[in-house]
Amino acid sequence: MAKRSNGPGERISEAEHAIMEVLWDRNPISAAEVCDAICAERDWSIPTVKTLLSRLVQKQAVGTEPEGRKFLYRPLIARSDYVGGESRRLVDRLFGGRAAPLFAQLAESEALTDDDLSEIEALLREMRK
Amino acid sequence: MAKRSNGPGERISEAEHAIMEVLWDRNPISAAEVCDAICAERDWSIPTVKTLLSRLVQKQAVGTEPEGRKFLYRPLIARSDYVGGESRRLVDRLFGGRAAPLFAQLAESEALTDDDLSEIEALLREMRK
DNA sequence: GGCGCAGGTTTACAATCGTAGTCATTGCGG
DNA sequence: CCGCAATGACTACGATTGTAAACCTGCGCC
Repeated sequence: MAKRSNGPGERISEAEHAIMEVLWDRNPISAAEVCDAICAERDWSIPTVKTLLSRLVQKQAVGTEPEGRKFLYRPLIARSDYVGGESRRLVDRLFGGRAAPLFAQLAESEALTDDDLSEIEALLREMRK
Repeated sequence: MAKRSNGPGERISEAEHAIMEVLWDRNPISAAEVCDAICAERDWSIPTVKTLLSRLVQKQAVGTEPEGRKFLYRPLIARSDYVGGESRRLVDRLFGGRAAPLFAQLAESEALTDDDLSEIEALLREMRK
């Protein structure tokens, strides 16, 4: 194995993920617009954005549609899928697939605000019903 | 910036993490013993393990103590610290630092077993008290 | 007492990643 | 109608990662 090339399967890197966030937020948009959205924040130049976009297109995480003679980009994978996958990966890798220890960990490291607690309680009630 | 060399600060990679898990499980142990523990599972050879161990030593994630004329390795960072850091990174990157959405995500992707739910409920009660 | 073996150190090397420059094209403003 | 600016494609290049071989050294065995 080692190389899954199944559909939208290649892993998305950190920098690429930043691009994805922009696209999830607003799409379809042009490379220039993507840059407008993050170049300042991440201190990137347009070429960098273009490279990342191409790589995402290769990985089939992003699709293009011609608009005039330029491209508009749009995500091909849903944010919830990505986020779900990454979360699961973490839980699998660090907590043997069990979510409770993750929760305990976050609790212990004080990464849980009161708001979080309330929301989670609410969710729990929802699910338990 | 770009290169934090603060204390035990360099990022630990996936493969390196596998080594760490072995060390957290049992330490101090020799390179050979580490290999005994994972070489089969990950299909690695001794040289690979040695390389990863050296890198971890460089990164100050693992310490050595001479035993006879060989080394015994032991982790220098606590598993809970690593796990906490990684969890937080994920929560920051994907959920804007809020844990509740992570929880919701796991719930939605059915990554939560009934046991998880019960445990989390228990934890919640604990914390709320 | 020389040799192989265990074990650490160095070197290797391809793939991915972060970051960006160069090149080619083409439509637009003048 | 022509050069320029925008834009996508290609190239670059150092760092990290995964994976491992080559090498060196000293200890124990024959």
